[in-house]
Amino acid sequence: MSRAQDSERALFERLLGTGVRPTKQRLLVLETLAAEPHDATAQEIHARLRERGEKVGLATVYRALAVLREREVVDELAHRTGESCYRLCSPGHHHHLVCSRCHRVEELEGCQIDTWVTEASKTHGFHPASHTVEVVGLCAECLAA
Amino acid sequence: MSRAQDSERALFERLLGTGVRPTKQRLLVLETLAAEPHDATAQEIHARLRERGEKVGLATVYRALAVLREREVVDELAHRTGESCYRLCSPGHHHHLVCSRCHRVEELEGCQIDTWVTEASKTHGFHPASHTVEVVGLCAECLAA
DNA sequence: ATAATTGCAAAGCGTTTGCACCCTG
DNA sequence: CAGGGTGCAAACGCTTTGCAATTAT
Repeated sequence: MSRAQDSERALFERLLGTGVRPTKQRLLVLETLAAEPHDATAQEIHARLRERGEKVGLATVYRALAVLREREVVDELAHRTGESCYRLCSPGHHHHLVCSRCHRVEELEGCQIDTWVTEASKTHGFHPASHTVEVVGLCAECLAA
Repeated sequence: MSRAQDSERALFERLLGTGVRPTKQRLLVLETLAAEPHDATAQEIHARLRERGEKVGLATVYRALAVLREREVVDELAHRTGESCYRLCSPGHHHHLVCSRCHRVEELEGCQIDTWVTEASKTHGFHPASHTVEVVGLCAECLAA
């Protein structure tokens, strides 16, 4: 097992409960996600692994992502219709800037709209459980290009 | 052609450009959407029409919604993964409260987070083009039940 | 008339699942 | 050795498309 995989393994063990095994395939998925500057779909992750010569089944990638999502190790974003994108996220409530050109995703630290959400909901008798914000635009790099 | 369809037809003609025909099927889709308190998927709209005895093909519903979306007559929401929801929306920038239990969607008038979005983006050299907010929770009715 | 639109069924696509084999603990 | 995990292929659910028949202008 490589050094990179060891570091992912540490992340894995820290975040997952018992009964879930840190298998080679899951570590590879986690490793790929960690190396990804943008977000990635299950199929993209699978393709990256095949390019690297790793033989991991597509279904396994999907199953790995499902486990990681359940344990909140990765975020599932829905900005491409019809397919889900995954991203290794920092813990805690936060939102994203998504570049419409290169699909780079950047995290915004902190959420300043909780009060607005709470107030606005109140006027509708609505009880907010969670909210998502997605800012779409151009990242610094794509803006320059 | 019924009276209800006549009123939808007015909406249709006001909103659509030339070369697009206000056919019976498209009017029916628009009419269904207008009568829908919640948002609806293409399949749900199709089912409603069949229940009413209207013989409209599923593909036609999809095609009608595609046209309506292009002309910005309806909004496409992505809160159910794997399928799209459609809703007749008021014009202008606004956000939604989505009930996780009954899928009712309520519009919030006005958007109070533009300044936050602009500020937060600036610190990342990001150029925001648009943003979406989706507040998920329980509506007043479901909260009481 | 003629160009857009419909309906049906088939094809596409991303995702999930059944099941036999494999591996981790 | 027992129970989770994997791979493959088949199954799925939503959406799109090809094409001949139909309809609006």
